Amino acid sequence: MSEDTRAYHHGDLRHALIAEGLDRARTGGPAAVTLREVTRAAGVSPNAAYRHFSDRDDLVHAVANLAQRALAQAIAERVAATPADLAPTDASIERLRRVGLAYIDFARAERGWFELAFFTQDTDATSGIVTLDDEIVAPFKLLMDTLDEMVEAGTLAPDRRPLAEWACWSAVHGFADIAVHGPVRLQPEPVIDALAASVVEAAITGVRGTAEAPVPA
Amino acid sequence: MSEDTRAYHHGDLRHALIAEGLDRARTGGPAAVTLREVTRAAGVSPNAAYRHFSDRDDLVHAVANLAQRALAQAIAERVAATPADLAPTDASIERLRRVGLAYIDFARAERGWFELAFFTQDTDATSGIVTLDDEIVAPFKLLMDTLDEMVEAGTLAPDRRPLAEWACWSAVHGFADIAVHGPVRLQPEPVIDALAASVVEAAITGVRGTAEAPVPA
DNA sequence: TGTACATCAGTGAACGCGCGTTCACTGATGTAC
DNA sequence: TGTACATCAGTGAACGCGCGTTCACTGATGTAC
Repeated sequence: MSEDTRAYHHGDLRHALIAEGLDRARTGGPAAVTLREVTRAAGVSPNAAYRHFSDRDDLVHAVANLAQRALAQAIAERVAATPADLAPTDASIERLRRVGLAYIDFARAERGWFELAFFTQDTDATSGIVTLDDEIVAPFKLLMDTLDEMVEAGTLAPDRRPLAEWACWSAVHGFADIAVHGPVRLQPEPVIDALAASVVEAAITGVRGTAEAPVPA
Repeated sequence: MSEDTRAYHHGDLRHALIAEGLDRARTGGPAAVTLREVTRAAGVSPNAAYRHFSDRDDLVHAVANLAQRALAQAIAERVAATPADLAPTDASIERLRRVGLAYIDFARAERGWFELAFFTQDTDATSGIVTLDDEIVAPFKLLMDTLDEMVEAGTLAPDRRPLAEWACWSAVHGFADIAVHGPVRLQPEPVIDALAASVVEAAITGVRGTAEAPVPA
């Protein structure tokens, strides 16, 4: 990955640097994405990066963008794998469950990318007050869609739909953070699995307003 | 705070350094607690710190400890202010609500301390596998007690009690993180208040298993 | 009550580190005629 | 088809920064006799 010796004109240094950044971030998180590390890994002088990024922050954002897409993909794949033989009501809830578990498992498996994906949103304050829609991000969109589908399937009352995304995201993000940086990180994997399942179940109950299984129409 | 000129023998440099660290952390979080900054603020040479702390990490932990206590106190105060005229059932739920809102509001009001308080738990992996009880921390204990009291008051079914703390902490911690570092931080304060209330309500419903108000005994 | 001396709590200078960024530059590329 | 030249994409050296930490030191303190 680091010894493409097409000499001088590299060909596609921009993407090479992003790829190296992704590689560093994977284990080291946002802090590991430094201009010097990344250019060194690409076999190029440090300032070469300035041909392709305005500064370090610009590079970090580009890398974070990919981390966010990786998260979105992990969620999408898990949702897509929902068994096809479920009743529509059950399926709509199962999809929400999968969104949550995929988010948590991504954080656990790809801690550095998870940090980076969340971190990005931190420095987006471009133009004063923004509506949330301005920074809607792929993983969040998947959550929104899943909740909307629950309303259609009749497993989430329309009057409970507003703000449900925040309750879901909070629960799942909070657990991810606790599992990655908090005390839970010291627990054995199966214990963490069990806690994650429990947290997700509580979140689902919380937004639906009941722990009862849905009655099929 | 920084010009105690009791010359040379400072008197209580250890606590002075911790106090300065707390001051720096308040706005800058863990990263702002540097030996050089803190000693500079105390009017002392950088290496003087090594008389009282084994290294930087040692100092950071000492400071983080106080941040954690500040969080615990904020929660305790808010819980203590629960109106006395509530029915015991309502009061037990109201207390849980207050634990959650206090946690979130502390994070919003004291962002740096919040980061530090959570951060500490990160580097406590002293002796291999530890039981959770080993690192039980004041704010978490308050949550546990509150949930136990709900069981006693009959507002939380005993079979729903196990693991309830994780669902609560996750929801509230996740929202705090989103409100402090995530997209929600860009919203006006009253909007954040409303979202926080909604998230806490969902968390309570989630652990109780129902959105119904309790029936008094 | 006075003094010798061990201990304690600081000083001041320096170390090496890795970082982002800027400077003046040069070698490679591609385009116009 | 060949050549002049502008442009592009790199190089190499250096800058200043703040950090944690170590070294050999010295001034203040308190205790034993």
